[in-house]
Amino acid sequence: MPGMGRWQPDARGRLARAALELYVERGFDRTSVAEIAERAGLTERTFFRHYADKREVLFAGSSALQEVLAHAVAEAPGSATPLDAVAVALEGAAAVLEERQEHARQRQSVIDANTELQERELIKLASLSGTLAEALRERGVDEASAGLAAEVGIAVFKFAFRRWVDRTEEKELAQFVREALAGLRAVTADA
Amino acid sequence: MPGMGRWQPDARGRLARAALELYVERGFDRTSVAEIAERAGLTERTFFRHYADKREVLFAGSSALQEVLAHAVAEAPGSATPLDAVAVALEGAAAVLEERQEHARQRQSVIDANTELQERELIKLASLSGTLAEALRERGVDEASAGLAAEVGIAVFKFAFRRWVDRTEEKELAQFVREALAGLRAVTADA
DNA sequence: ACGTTTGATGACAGTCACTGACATCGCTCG
DNA sequence: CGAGCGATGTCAGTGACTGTCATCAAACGT
Repeated sequence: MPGMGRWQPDARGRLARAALELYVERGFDRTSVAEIAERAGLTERTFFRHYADKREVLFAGSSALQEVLAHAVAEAPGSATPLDAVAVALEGAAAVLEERQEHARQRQSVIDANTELQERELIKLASLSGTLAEALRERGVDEASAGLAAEVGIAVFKFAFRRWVDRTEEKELAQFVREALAGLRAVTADA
Repeated sequence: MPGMGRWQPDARGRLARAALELYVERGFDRTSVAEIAERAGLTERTFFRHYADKREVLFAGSSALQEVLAHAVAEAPGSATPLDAVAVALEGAAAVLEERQEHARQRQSVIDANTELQERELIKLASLSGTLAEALRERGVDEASAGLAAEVGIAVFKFAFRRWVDRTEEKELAQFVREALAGLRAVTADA
């Protein structure tokens, strides 16, 4: 198992916590990797052995969302339309974030304050879209519908997540997701 | 007017052309800013006076798309639904890219080969989404519908643009946009 | 028990993106 | 013709990231 060596355990987790703390305290661009490593009791070089770059330390958890989305789409009832399956998956992802809402909101405030981090977030979301599309294809959904449903699903999730983070209304993220999906159907239907 | 000084004219344009050439020839990350500047007959420092960073030189044209989208939404017929207005705007943007399809495809091949460039592209697209949403709000569209229609519109455009670049079928970009919008309505309608 | 191997880390030098400060040069305006 | 100005050059510096080799404690085989 990782982190069971002779050193302090969980070097990776210590780095992630130190990084988030410093990004909150002093801002992303006023924090150097050397400072993160120092707070974690490690060296700069070791930071880069655990995380590809200074931004990635905030996005390591996205692989967990990948799995949630993929499994949810795969296990959606066979009668579900592509968008139904996506909806189920998005609610699953919402539940994951809801469990760690404090961490999620703190992390998001750091991202919202820095353009480079926003870029990284967008490519992670695009990756999630790719995961959704792939899972839909494995259900037998045609290429075009899979790609569109995935892209649009992620667009809906971005929208819902923003409202949840903003805390204008106190609702669960999953509720915002349902409302955004209803809004989508309204926007695409009226003509 | 810019570029009318004592030096070779259009330093900015020379930098942009030199950069695209080198990115095509040797790849983005094997090209240094010093090399770009040298090919343009300038210094590295001057490159950074014209472009904020090494990636931005590929995305300077996106402000033109901003304007096209904003104007198209503003001038769409009053009877148009939010998604109709977005559709008109996307076809306008498609026309702009169609005029420079060779440049657009070459540029896209560079972007497709590099993750950092994909990140920058995504945030530019998100910015376009913001522009669309703002323009819709100025038409009196409510906040939620504006945000959703804009997000979904950009998602549709990404999808259409990809198919156009892939050249699997030889159609105009605007045609792919129309088909993607039809696909969107199908995906959101069937239940 | 002891030598070997292994995996995570440290140490260190190097490249390159990007920035701030100041010098230069010719064009323009008065 | 001299002063100001705008675009560029020069140079030094910071910090992200990488390659390479050394180190050390734990696990492993004999």
